[in-house]
Amino acid sequence: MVLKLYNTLSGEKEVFSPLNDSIVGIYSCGPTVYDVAHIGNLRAYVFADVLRRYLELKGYKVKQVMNITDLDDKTIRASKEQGVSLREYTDRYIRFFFNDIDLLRIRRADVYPRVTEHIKEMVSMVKTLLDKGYAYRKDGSVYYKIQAFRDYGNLAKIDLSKIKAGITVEADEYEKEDVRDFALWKEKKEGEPFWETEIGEGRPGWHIECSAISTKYLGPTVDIHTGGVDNIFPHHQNEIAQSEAATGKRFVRYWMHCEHLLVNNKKMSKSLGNIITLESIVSSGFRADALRYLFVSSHYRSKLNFTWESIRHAENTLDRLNNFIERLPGYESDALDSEEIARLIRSTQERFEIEMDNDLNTPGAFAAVFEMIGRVNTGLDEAKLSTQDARAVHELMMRLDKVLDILSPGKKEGLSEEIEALIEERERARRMKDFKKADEIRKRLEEKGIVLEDTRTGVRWMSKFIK
RNA sequence: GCCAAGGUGGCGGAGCGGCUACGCAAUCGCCUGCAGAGCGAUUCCAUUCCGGUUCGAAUCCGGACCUUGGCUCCA
Repeated sequence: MVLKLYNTLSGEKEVFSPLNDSIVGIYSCGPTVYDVAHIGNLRAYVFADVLRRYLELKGYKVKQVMNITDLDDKTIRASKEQGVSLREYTDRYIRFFFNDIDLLRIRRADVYPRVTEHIKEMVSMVKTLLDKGYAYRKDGSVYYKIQAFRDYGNLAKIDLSKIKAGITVEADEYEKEDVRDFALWKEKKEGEPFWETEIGEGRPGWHIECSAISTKYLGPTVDIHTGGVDNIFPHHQNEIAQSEAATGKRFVRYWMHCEHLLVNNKKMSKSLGNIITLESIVSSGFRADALRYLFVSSHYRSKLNFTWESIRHAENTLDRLNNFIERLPGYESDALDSEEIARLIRSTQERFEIEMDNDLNTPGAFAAVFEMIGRVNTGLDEAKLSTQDARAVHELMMRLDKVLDILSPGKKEGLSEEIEALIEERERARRMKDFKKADEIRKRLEEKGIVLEDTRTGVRWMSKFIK
């Protein structure tokens, strides 16, 4: 089966084949650590995570790099306002960032290079651009001359002649030859951090960081570059201009962009005051995995409208999924292995892959999973599955969850003897039809955080905190 | 204004020329000592509108209307 991915550059789904058979390079635009991430930022990271996990399921080895922007106007301004060093300030938000992605079960990238630790690489690229005539100096700053790069605008599909100076582009405090040119290097300013380098004293512009870091860790050509749609212009467009001018090679083979997350049908923005963070969701009593489920269950190229109702629904669905996998391991039956179940497992797995191969169509993949769940549940209710069938279904769910990572199977170990004894006692009481006593024990267990469920094949328990 | 994506049932959200997507919610029923979970049924022709192509269109073509976003160092 062939994986097809939508490439922003061509505007089409393309068959994915990596540059190098043994390893796929992914560069993901990471956070600017001037504030906590909002859930729109996080959506883009979950998307990159699912992409990476799916490539791994397909048997690829992946090397993923995510930059951390710890040097820009906003981090500088904010750290100054708080009277702490830039390092101290950004360290704090980097910790928040890792906390968020851990809660969302986003697997760690292989490296998280910080901008402040890669000034040398950026300077070297700026120098190359100067030498090759793609950049010019103006006072102490260096600008990229976009007229010199023939394909400028190809990614964003922007026609430069339509951008009029002074109307759509704000006049900058820096002097440029052409208002559309962008800064590669900014001259040292009073009170701002700066580096002494061979191209002068100052700090790098925003766009050069990704070009330089990507090249350093993944070489001149990377297979996949991910980010949010807002990065398309100008950021990614500028990256292409910088990298391709500097190396003379194609920079990115597949550009993948995650769509916006809307809140009540509006883009999140500080001015609208509708910023939602993971912290606010968790403190409202929702589980972080519900947000992951919400993201994963919608397609990354569709706008996703976040509402509090949608997160509640996501949590309900997640409960259903968890209930399903919970009932499988303890299931036992004398029934013979069913050929029908074996077929169902094969077709579900196949359909999952067909959907995912189609530009990561996660909603379609979920449909396949839910259809299987419905049928297996019926079989379990009627005890038509063999013990082995149930194990096999469980195995499949776990395998698919390596990509989705939304399930929370309850911990099977860790039941104290006291609790086991209580469960046992209640079972005895039930058999004796002493329901008053049984209910009493059930209530006591619930106070201890253990929820019981009586099923056809015996009692089942789960932790209240997981549920 | 220019560019891009999109308009599908109560809500979310697939489908890329023919077959009930799927999920959530609601109602009823089955099961159950109870609860929970699960199962089944139902929620009238769900596909923005108008033309066209076709034996057949949510799906292709043309047009209209609407939404969201980009064109400002926002994922």
